[in-house]
Amino acid sequence: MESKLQQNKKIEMFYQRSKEHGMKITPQRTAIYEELLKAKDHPTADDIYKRIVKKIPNISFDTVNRTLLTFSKIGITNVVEGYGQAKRYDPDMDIHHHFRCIHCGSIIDFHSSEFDNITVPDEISKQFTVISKKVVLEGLCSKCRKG
Amino acid sequence: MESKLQQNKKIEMFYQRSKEHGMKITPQRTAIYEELLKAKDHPTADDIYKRIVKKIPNISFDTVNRTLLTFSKIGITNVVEGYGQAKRYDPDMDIHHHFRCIHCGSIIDFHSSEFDNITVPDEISKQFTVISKKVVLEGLCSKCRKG
DNA sequence: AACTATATAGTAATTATTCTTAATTGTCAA
DNA sequence: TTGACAATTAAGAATAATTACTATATAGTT
Ligand SMILES: [Mn+2]
Ligand SMILES: [Mn+2]
Ligand SMILES: [Zn+2]
Ligand SMILES: [Zn+2]
Repeated sequence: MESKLQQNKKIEMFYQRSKEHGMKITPQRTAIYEELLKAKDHPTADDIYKRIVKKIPNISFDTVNRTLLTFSKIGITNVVEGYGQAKRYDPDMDIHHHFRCIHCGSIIDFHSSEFDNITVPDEISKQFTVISKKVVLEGLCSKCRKG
Repeated sequence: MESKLQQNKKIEMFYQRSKEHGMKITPQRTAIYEELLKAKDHPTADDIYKRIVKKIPNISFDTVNRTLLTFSKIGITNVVEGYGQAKRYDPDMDIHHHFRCIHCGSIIDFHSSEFDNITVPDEISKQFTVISKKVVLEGLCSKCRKG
């Protein structure tokens, strides 16, 4: 459970980041941010839209979608696995790991026996059936960190 | 570089899996599989389609797309992070990890100091700027493993 | 209160995926 | 080797997801 204090701290952070990036604080943005903070289910833009339209009936989906993208861009929220682009296939079925460039989207294989051998926490293996485990690193590839 | 021997072994595996699942070996499927094996770039269905249409000019995108989905389903290939569904947002910016159910798509948070402290291989940190690192476990959630 | 850059709603366009249908083809048993 | 037949295909239509456009409205400043 999250305390009211921590919640307020996050709202503060949201105001701060917005100012830093010259973004205006609008009722829509505030509502979207608050709705997002409440979510524990890694919602889609459409999920957030459906929740928020009950309070702000004439808000547009585009505003929600654009705002969430903006939040991700300025580091207020993250996009989790599931990036909303086309599916990408990997013919290499051997255990390996990925580095993903957040700028150009390229996915680069690498191998690491340390990563291969991580042990799944009991908390997870008791509740769920784990079929695969992998480490995903994200950042900028060599090409993109120049630009 | 991959040896011709390993390549053939994979083709054998492909025939085997296809038979096991009562799937017919068609020229289209074989071509798609061979094209996929060549790819080192985690291609999209459209990428594969564009490469293959040069050899089989009247193949349809749907066949390529459907075939790749089938391959994933029977464990001939994998879909990598970025599953081609809607983007999903995560307001929790603290370091944590995810379990993702391959059946219902739910993403469940978990914490692990072991996972937080994995060290990025030099090979990667020298070439790239790593911004985030996380472990992604996949499998069946408690609800889905019943069904 | 007026100004102005940014944001918004509403809509259109684009991209990605899946479905429908009729024709074709791979597999297997005779 | 030859049908029978179920699986697969191409083509186009439909749906889902995302992004773009534009005229109007507003937050933040002066
Ligand atoms: Mn890979
Ligand atoms: Mn999370
Ligand atoms: Zn890059
Ligand atoms: Zn599930």
